[in-house]
Amino acid sequence: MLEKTLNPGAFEAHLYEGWEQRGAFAADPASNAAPYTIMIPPPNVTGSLHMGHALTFTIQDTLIRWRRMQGRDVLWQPGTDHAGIATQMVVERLLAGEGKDRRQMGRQAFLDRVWAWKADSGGTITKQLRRLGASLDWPRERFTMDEGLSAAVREVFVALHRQGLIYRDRRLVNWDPKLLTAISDLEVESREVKGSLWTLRYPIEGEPGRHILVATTRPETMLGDTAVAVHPEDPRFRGLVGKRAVLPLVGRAIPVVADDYSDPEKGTGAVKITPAHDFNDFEVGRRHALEMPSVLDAEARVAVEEIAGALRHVEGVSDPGFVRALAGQDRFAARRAIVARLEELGLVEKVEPHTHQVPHGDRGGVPIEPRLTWQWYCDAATLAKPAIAAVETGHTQFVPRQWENTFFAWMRDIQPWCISRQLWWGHQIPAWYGPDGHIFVEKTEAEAQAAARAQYGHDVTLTRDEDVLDTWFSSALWPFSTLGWPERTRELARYYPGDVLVTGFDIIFFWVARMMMMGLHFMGDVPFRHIYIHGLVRDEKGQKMSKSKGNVMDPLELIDAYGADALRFTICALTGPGRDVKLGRKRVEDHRAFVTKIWNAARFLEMNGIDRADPAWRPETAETPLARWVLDAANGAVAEATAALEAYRFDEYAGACYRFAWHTYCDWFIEFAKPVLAGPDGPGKAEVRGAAQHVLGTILRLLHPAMPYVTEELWGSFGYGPAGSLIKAPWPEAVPVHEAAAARAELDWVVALIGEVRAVRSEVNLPPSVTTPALVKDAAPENLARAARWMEAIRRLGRITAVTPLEGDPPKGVVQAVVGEATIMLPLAGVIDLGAEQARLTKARGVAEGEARKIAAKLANADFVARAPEEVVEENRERLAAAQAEMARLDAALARIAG
RNA sequence: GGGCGCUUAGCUCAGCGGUAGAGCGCCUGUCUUACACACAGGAUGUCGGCGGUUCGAACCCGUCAGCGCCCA
Repeated sequence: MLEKTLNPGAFEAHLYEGWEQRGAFAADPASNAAPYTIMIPPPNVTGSLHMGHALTFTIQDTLIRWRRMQGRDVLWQPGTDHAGIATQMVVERLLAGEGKDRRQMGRQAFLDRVWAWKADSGGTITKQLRRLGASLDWPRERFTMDEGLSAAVREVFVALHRQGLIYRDRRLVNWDPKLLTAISDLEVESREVKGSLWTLRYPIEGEPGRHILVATTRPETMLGDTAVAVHPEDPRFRGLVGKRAVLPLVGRAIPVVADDYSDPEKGTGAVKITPAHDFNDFEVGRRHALEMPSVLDAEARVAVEEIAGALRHVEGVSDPGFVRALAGQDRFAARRAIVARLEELGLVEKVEPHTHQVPHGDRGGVPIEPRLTWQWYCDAATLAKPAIAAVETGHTQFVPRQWENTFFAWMRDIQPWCISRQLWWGHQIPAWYGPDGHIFVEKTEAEAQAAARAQYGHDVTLTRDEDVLDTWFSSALWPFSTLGWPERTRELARYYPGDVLVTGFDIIFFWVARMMMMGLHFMGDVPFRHIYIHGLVRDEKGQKMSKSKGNVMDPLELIDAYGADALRFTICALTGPGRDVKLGRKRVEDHRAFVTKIWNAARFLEMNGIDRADPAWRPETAETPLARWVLDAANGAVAEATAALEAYRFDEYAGACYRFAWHTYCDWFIEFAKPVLAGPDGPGKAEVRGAAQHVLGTILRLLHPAMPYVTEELWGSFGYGPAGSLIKAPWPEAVPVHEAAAARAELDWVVALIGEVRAVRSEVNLPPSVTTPALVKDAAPENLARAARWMEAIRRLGRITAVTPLEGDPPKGVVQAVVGEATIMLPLAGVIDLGAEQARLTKARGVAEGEARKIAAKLANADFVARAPEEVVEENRERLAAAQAEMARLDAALARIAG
């Protein structure tokens, strides 16, 4: 017996373990079935499940379970990425707690410690995904630092280097002075900062008393200025171009150059140029062949080595001693000191409050510092071209389509990708340096040694590059490295390319772009056919969830409270195309009601002795209208649900299941079945029982992708198959239904009759305890026969004792309703308020009249009749006739009351 | 500043050329032999404003306004 109340906690864990132990999630490379592949975008190994994960993995699991039921050989590839910076930070924080430091430990000891941490705590999210019900092929779980995936990284690095697509270069990078590493553009986020705009006076060389005013938000960088730029067409500065200014404090003479970069509208129209500390200035510096001294070190402290030679004493302008004394000062302390000294020198024109965007490292949280360093770069622009083409030609399609614009915009303007990181945790770059600095890029040290021997003619000591690669470099290979590449495995041949990548739009640049580039370059084909982009999870007010706002919801807590099925179904129901998902506790609670409804429907069958599935029952043999009607409606639901999933319309999929299961199966089918089930045994009853269990089975199968647990639990307890077998049961398809249209006509009429009777009763405030006969006027013989056939249901659902044709004049005091051609009269003299009834009928007549008038006006328009398609005109004629007929019947009803 | 998206019932959102919809909420009634996480009924909309195209516009085009996101 099923429990009276649904308790998901009672079976979720047990069912999941059963599936996993029996290998229900496993791909089968030896199968003949068509493969269906989704590569999980590997979550960060330091991560724990949040609502964003719940969203993306619910969607993926829904697709995966659906396709698995369709008989596809499904591979859903699990794993995590090693998250270089994040993981290193986590472990360093642990070490700090123990009073240790990675530099004291040394690289190898530190790495051992990270691996130990990973073994201990790195599996958090994979355990949590099991609670969600995610049917990932766990034995195939991969980690980006696995030996196999690391081999793929080395292979790719060496190959791209040989092809000239990876190179070393000295350029400006986004440098994180807290984490002491380069980071990518994408790891930089702008934050609004309230600062100041200082206007400084730079004296013109040899022209005492003449100055050029430059505005800056970062006065500390002035130590590294090597020019002042003005717009070539700015008349204010025409005479100054070519002259030199004296750099305050330093004393260096710097040219005034003409460059479009300077915006005459902004600030003073003249801008100081610090090529080693600003991306725009760097470009200006390149155009004008300026020197590029760095004046800040790795930790963003003042460094004077590169300007020591330029320090010069200029009376009242420079102060070499002051500058030398700044060495080692933090950039913000230096800013204050420099401004103070410039003020003493009278070189500060003005200071204004100024709010501006300052780039911050998203991990370290401190302002990043553009810094001139040697790094490894990947020629992303070259790799991007085939990726752009693949989307242009539709080899890979974005769903919804609009996201391809975002992809194109970024890919067409892609910058060289800085792939080196000054970290220890990650794939160490396979590059070795000879004594003379010559670089040997090889997969192994032995090969590097061999190359060095060939180069020098004898063995030399090589030093390996200490840096590691950006985590996204290895993630980019995920769609094929997880399948064994560079080995030619049968998995690689079978599961690449994948069918769909499911991710959020914020990850288009990270995942999508990089996987596309690497997949096309090394596999010669796109890594996935579709890219399904979903929205972000927000709270019920539409706010982004964040710890600082305190509005985060824990999916595990929601699962504890409402069950995984309720959370998953909620997510599906709310996931419309290209929309963010606003999710609150209330939302999950509301959808839980549907899970409960399914449970209770099953209990109803069980309590009526329909407690075993009957797989031998054949829907095509159904003869009773009720069985045929519900089977036909189920066919409709199957078609809708399947089409919705094919179109990635999870909201429509959920809606189709919901409408059918609740409003058709529960509200009408079960209600109609009640009298039959309570009646004598016979073929009709047997057939209703057969249809009831058959369609419940269809509902369980339809809903399984969204709510795997309850459906599997019920599937097992009714014995539709062996315990835990729903996951692999075939996806439902339309069944043949004998004379479906006739069954629809029959039941639809009865539903309409009951609906009208209920509405009328309710509007005259007739309590359910009062039952009444119904007199029918002008009904077609066919419909009178229907009423007779369904009398028992009409009695129960409409509180009607008998339906009889009206003979002669209607009795006094009837309540009337119009159903099609017929008028239904409930004789209730003395029970109801005639005035209220008259008002009700008058209102109904008004509605019909308004409708008729609207349609008549349309048909009176000659242009409409002449130009609209014939079927539209015809439809309107029919509607007009129907509305007019209804008016006539309501007029008659009103006349009867008045008379 | 550039780009994208959004604006439909109190709320959350479907619909995207031919009868304005759903869920929740609200109001009324009901312990009707699965379910009060329920059942039955009901009310509620100048489909952001203005112009245009069309026989016909929530839907297409233009424009304005408000909101959100991304990039500079």
